[in-house]
Amino acid sequence: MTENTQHQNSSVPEPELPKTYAPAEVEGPLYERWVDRGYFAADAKSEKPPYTVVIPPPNVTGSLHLGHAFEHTLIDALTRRKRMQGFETLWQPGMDHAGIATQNVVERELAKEGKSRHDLGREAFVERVWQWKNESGGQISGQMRRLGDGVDWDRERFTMDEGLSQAVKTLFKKLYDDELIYRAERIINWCPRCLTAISDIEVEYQDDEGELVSVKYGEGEETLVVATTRAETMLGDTAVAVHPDDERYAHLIGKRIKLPLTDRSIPVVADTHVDPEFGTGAVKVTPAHDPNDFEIGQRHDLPNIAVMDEHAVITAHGPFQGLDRLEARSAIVGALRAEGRIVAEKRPYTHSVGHCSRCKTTVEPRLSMQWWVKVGPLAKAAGDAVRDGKVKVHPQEMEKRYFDWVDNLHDWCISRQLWWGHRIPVWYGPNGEVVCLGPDDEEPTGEGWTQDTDVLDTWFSSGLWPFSTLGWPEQTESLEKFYPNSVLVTGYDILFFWVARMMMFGLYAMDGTPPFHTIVLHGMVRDQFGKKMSKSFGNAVNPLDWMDKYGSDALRFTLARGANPGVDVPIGEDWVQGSRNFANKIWNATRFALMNGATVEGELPPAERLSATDRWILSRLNSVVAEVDAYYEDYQFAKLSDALFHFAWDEVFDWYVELTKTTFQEGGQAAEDTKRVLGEVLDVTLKLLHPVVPFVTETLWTTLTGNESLVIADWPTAVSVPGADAPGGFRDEAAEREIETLQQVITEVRRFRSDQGLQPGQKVPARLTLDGTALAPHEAAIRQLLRLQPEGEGFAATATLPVSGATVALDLSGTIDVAAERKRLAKDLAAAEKEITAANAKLTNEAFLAKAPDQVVDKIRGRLSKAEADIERIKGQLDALPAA
RNA sequence: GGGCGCGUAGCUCAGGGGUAGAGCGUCGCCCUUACAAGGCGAAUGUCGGCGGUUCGAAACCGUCCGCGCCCACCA
Repeated sequence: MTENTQHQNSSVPEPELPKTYAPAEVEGPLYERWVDRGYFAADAKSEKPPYTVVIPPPNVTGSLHLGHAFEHTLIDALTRRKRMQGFETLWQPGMDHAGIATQNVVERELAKEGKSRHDLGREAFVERVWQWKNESGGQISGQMRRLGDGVDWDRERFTMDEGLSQAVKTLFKKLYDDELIYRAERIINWCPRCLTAISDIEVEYQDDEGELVSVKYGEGEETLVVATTRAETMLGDTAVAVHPDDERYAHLIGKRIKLPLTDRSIPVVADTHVDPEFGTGAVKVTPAHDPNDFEIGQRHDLPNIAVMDEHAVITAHGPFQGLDRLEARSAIVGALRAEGRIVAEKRPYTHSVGHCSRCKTTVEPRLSMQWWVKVGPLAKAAGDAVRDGKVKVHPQEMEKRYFDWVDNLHDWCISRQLWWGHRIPVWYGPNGEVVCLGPDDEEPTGEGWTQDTDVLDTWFSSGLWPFSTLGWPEQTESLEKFYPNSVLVTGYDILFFWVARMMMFGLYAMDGTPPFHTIVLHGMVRDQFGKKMSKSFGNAVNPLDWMDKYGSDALRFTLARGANPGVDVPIGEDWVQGSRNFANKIWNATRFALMNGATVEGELPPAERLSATDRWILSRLNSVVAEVDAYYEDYQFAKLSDALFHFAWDEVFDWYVELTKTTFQEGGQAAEDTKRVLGEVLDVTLKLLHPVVPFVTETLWTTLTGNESLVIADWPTAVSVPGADAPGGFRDEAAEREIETLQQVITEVRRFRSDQGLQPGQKVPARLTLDGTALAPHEAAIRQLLRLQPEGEGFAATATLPVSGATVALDLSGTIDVAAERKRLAKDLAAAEKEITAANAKLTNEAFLAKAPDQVVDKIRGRLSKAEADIERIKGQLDALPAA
């Protein structure tokens, strides 16, 4: 039996809502209802303006983590609000086949069975990966449903499904025909574990401790010393390079010297790439195993001698054959030492070494034939679109990173020696023919024709995502209606991998129309101490765990509340619990309202009949509506969540609800009016909260209003009150000030009560002198909130608090701790006097008066008069205290 | 080597020329008929150091110290 049913069993008549909010029971069925009713389905034929967001497709490597939950919360909030605002909203779901990542995962699974992919063969292996994809994909969509993602499931796509594969072929062919795709032998980054080429950005550099050894090359008089950290590659050296102006070596340039451990001799070439200051000023050149050396080799027409195979094992003949690169390094240094060629001791040397971003293996530069995208024109357009303001980047600081990248881009190696992915649509014929096939072309069947065995970089298909998901290359209605995307929400970590590629492909394929208007880059989710979340560190959290425990709304609200633009988001379980408490607070406040007859029926009461309390809350409500809208337009999720949190909890659920209790007790027209106002305030507040916390608000709002669903309700605009029409909606600054004063009075007396050790519930006789003050109408509320009884026969004013012109006299029946109160009042008095001194110092400072803006001067004057009033009040309180 | 950013309450972070803020945590009192997943009250910071600009600096500038991230063909 749950806690809720226990509460329901109590004898007090309960409203239809249980006492405690139980998210787990509510959320699942609600979501399915939303989907069944088609709320999230986007209609390409709609007359409404479109609002489109594609999901950054999660990799089908496993399940979603908190980072996805974060991203989805932001996108869902944006799209839910736009849907409520009357846009034809498409949040397009889907997943990414994630070539190398997924292949690695499945290979690891196979390894557990003691098999490799080669045991299965290409076809069976790919079949196996599809199986994995189906399982993983199911998990992911289950998590998205649990989160409440308002996606159009009928449009779910996968980067390897039929349509998207056609899009990939189409784009490849177009690029090929435009000579923006070519095949070339170059030095690429090779992962000897994944056994594939990877692109530049798939290499992660980190500082590794290496050793710099100095080796004497040549014989007799014709020797020089080179410094290297990679002695094992010397077997493939085809030159030594020195700077052309380096006099030390001038006599050797053009000569050949003996390469140690081999029977080859190699030339000494002059190349400006060499830094004479570094090491000995002479560099060994291994064109087949180093990108710089390769370029030197090109300039000097040097041969390329590869000495390692795809596993980074030495293939050169001799004693080193079969050693891997590290074994070979020490073996070769040992051999060189034996020959007396190590002229300086090994010296520790920290240098930056590239690692495979997927498996962390040290990358081996390797000469090989690969497919490339010529990025020059594409990157130029991608940069210009942002420079011209056609695409906005949020936060704007990230633009610089974007420009730095697209402006300095090297050609993109797109071929991968993998099995899982889009196979390169190029066929080779028996007589050296090379044919690139378009999507509708027949595959050649003749003798000797074979398709390229490589697949495309997974980011190639991701780059098409904003339009391939809409049916491109077909000119579909959806493409017409929903391209370009309104906004792209994604992490700054894939700005280059994905965002820049979408920009390049989108502009290229869609005739210069960028794929989205705005790029919103969010941070990474971290743990509550700001540490990166990772499975190996043990601080990774499955979002489902917290959703089960606290509800999806709680998780979503916590994430949204942490979403400051572009910065990382720490999250801890305590914080989710806090958000759960907020959801429960919303629940109970609405429950209170329902028990007291709050309603949304009929017009709001006319302004002249409304109490100051009602006018205050409506005025505040309208400020918050405006504030939340402004924050949404600026993608300030943390700000809007915080504003809603404080408005809802502090102002509505706390002050306003407490104040309505007196009104409801008294009944009459005032109570009827307040029921309507309370209903209105809740109606709007629940709507404002809905995009971030959709479930609890849906449950409460449908109960409150009897309407079908918040998902399709209208987004609130400023509330108007009959008889007080104003352009920006109803505002009442006088009422706001009046209630502020009321709050100050109540807080002051509460503090006094607390200081005096009076228990919160203890009734105290009191005389209130409120005549002629703005607080006069609030006497009943003041008495109720402060537990003040009417004065009795023997009333003695033992403590008097003159606040804002009113007087509250409490009969503390001689129990007052006079010494403590004097002490506290003395402290307050000192503070007020200090304030007066400070303010006077300013107001007599001519430089200040001359230069400070009027607003500031007025503020200081206000502060001065408040301090003066405080002193009067405090003196009054001191005088009213009985003698010790 | 280049670029960007950050150091504010015990923790995580907002703020940003005019009296220091939030959430969580801490302390005290309370089951006050929506909510103890709650209410009320309280405490807590020379806003990293040092200079400068200014009537006024936590905020702007310089510099130093400490962190983080991104980029780069440092043999």
